[in-house]
Amino acid sequence: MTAIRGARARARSDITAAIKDEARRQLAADGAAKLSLRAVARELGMASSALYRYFPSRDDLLTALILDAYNAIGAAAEAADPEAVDPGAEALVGRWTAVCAAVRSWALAHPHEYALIYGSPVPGYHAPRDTAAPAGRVVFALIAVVRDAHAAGVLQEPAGPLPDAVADEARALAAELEIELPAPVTAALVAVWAQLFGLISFELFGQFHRVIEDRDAFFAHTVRRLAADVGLAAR
Amino acid sequence: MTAIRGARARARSDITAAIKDEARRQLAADGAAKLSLRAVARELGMASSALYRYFPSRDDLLTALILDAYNAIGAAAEAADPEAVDPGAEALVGRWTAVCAAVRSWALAHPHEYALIYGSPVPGYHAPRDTAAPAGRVVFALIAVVRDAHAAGVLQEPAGPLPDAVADEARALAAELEIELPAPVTAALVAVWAQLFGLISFELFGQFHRVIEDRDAFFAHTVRRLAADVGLAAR
DNA sequence: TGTACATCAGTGAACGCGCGTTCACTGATGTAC
DNA sequence: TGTACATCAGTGAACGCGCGTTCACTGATGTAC
Repeated sequence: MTAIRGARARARSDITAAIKDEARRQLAADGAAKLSLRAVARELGMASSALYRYFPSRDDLLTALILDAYNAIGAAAEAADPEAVDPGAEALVGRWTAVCAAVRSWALAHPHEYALIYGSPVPGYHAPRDTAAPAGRVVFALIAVVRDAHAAGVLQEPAGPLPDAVADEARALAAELEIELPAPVTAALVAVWAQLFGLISFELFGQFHRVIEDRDAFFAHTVRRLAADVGLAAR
Repeated sequence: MTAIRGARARARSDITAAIKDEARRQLAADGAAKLSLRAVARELGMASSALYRYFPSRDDLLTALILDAYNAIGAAAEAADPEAVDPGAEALVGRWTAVCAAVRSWALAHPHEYALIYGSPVPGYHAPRDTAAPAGRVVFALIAVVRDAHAAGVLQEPAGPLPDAVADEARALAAELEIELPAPVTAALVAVWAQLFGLISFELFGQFHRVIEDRDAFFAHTVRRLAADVGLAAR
């Protein structure tokens, strides 16, 4: 019984996966705006109406792809972090740069999926609520490194003034995420998080064309400076 | 004669402008992917085929909008910089933050035009070659501040190691742009440039939703730190 | 200044296309007794 | 174990839509003599 039931369920999830795979393939070819249920069905050799057994609408298929993309880039970031490593300052910088490099590598390997989640919002599409957790995986991987540094006492709190408004925000955010970090560090983390994706987006979206050629070296160097910004190493 | 000829030419440029205005309006409403020549013509009360007297194809209209957007955000950046101001370090930081704030303001006021130039590339559309100059106006406004600081001798060269590959890139870039700045500064400038747009894109594309509430304060503070990264002020 | 001609803006119909979604249906797979 | 019934995947035709682009055309605006 459960075996038979399982067979049907398995077939269902197989086909769901096949649909998403084909959709991803078309995403990579033409971008999100051109993703079409009919084209996916055509390629899969089924009637376009059959897809409605699996996704109630095109938007739901897009949502599934978005969630998958967040989870994939998040998993890549997490997998790059060895975590349990000696807590020396240099080792922590190594973890940091490894996570950043993994995020960039995933982005370069999946440009359209990256654009789907970090590029301009898809017109007419509105993301559902439950994106937060998968979307947070990358930044949590970054936070983990900084938190470990703080726990090990090797974190160099960023100097310089911190306006009250920003300090308040930082404290509220740290409380909400249940992380214990000094406010200047939290503020710097958020900034650096956005800046990391700024670097990746510029590279991916063509702004570095004819500006930076050796992008690996530039990225590696800049990410080291971001580590310093967040207190992982002295300047 | 020239007056009459001028009349026709003026009518032509008036209508060209009206087409672009309406296209911008639709861009703001639905995003670039949904921009449609037919809809623009409809709203303007003319036959859709009439637009082909002004733009040979939809792509050419998009190209015009892209160039306009680059020029508009560039002009906003330039206008925000008082330039001739006393060359004290604090005044230079003021110029820097003013330029950054102007860029952000323009982006917040024109989100879809911003997405057009700094978001994911429009599928199926390929930008022409001659985008470089308008696209460079913002970064040149940033460069101008740093260059003045350097000329005034108040620039604090970023410390820390600079890998050879990055230093070479920085020197080549500075030569190409005909700016005289130390390699570490040039490298930092490029990074900070990308990071600035990372901040703006995250804010605009919704990544700061439920993360940062007082975005004015956060931006102002972070931009001050970027100024420091580039050597405009001590840390 | 007046006239013949060329240029140009704008029209409206048409071509050919692909899209998302609905609906009544068929037949196979699973379920309850 | 066998049978009657319910569930579900998948079909194919259809609806209604909007799109970019072309083309032969009409009239008005400008130009040359």
